[in-house]
Amino acid sequence: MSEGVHPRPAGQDAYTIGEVAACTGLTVHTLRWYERIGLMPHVDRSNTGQRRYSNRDLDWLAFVGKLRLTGMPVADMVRYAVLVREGEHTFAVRQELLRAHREEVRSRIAELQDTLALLDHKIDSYADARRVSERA
Amino acid sequence: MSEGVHPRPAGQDAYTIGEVAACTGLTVHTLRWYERIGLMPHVDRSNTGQRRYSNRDLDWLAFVGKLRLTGMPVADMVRYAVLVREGEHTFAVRQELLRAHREEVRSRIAELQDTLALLDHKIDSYADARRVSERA
DNA sequence: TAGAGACTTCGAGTGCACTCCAGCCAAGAC
DNA sequence: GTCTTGGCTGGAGTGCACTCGAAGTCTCTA
Repeated sequence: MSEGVHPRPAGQDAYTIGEVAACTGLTVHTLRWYERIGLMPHVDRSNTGQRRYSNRDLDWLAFVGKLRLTGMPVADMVRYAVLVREGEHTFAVRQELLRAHREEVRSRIAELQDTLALLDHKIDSYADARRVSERA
Repeated sequence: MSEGVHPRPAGQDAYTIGEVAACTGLTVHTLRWYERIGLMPHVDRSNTGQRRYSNRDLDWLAFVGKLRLTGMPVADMVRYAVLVREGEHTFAVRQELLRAHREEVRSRIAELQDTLALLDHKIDSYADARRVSERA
């Protein structure tokens, strides 16, 4: 977790699971788990059966990472992934899904900004109290 | 959760747990649990052993609620609560704790705003795609 | 020819933040 | 006086999102 996320290795569009883990910050367990639950579209395999992630796969993971950071439940992300797999006729639904999520993110930001004001106020009042007690 | 949070009932400074649940949006389970884990200072009891929350208790719960909304882990809130109980000589530590949390909230906001931009972009691109396909 | 790292299934464990249950008690309404 | 509502306790259970382990096989790089 304290791992910095490494840059995408200059690529032949065929990263191993270990490389992807290193550059996304996810564990190999999580990557395989994402695939199992349908959050990750089917990943190419080498002729020996090993996963080979493409740049598109990395883009998708980056997007999913953003959604996750903004608190979208995994189940919703899976729903979105399914829609993507179903093709272009789901554009409207997908757009709606993202729109709804955008509203949530917006109100979350507003909420955080509210609290920020409260924190500022509290921190100031501690500063005042300490100044008074030092002077005493 | 879809419950609106009710206003604080005009009070004799002695609310029952049910009233507090109604006006904070927390469940009675959660309120008792907060007390068990030391997140809630000791609450007064009636002569029959029932909890009687004061306005100060409600203020504290409101503050804790804000911290929770901003993602502070319960363990950290408990640490803060302990410091409060220890008295004024912990002002500096408390201030530091809030300061650190403020930084986290700030970077969280930045993160969310980043994603907001991405969402806007995605939503727009769906709108474009749909406009094109409708015209075709 | 090692050793690292990939693969599989699949079930169990973790950490957090609740959430609920069983079994009991007390007060007010009818 | 019993019924309902709401309170009490300690401990167990839930849901999410991972996270890990076992146990065995295969493959790539030095």
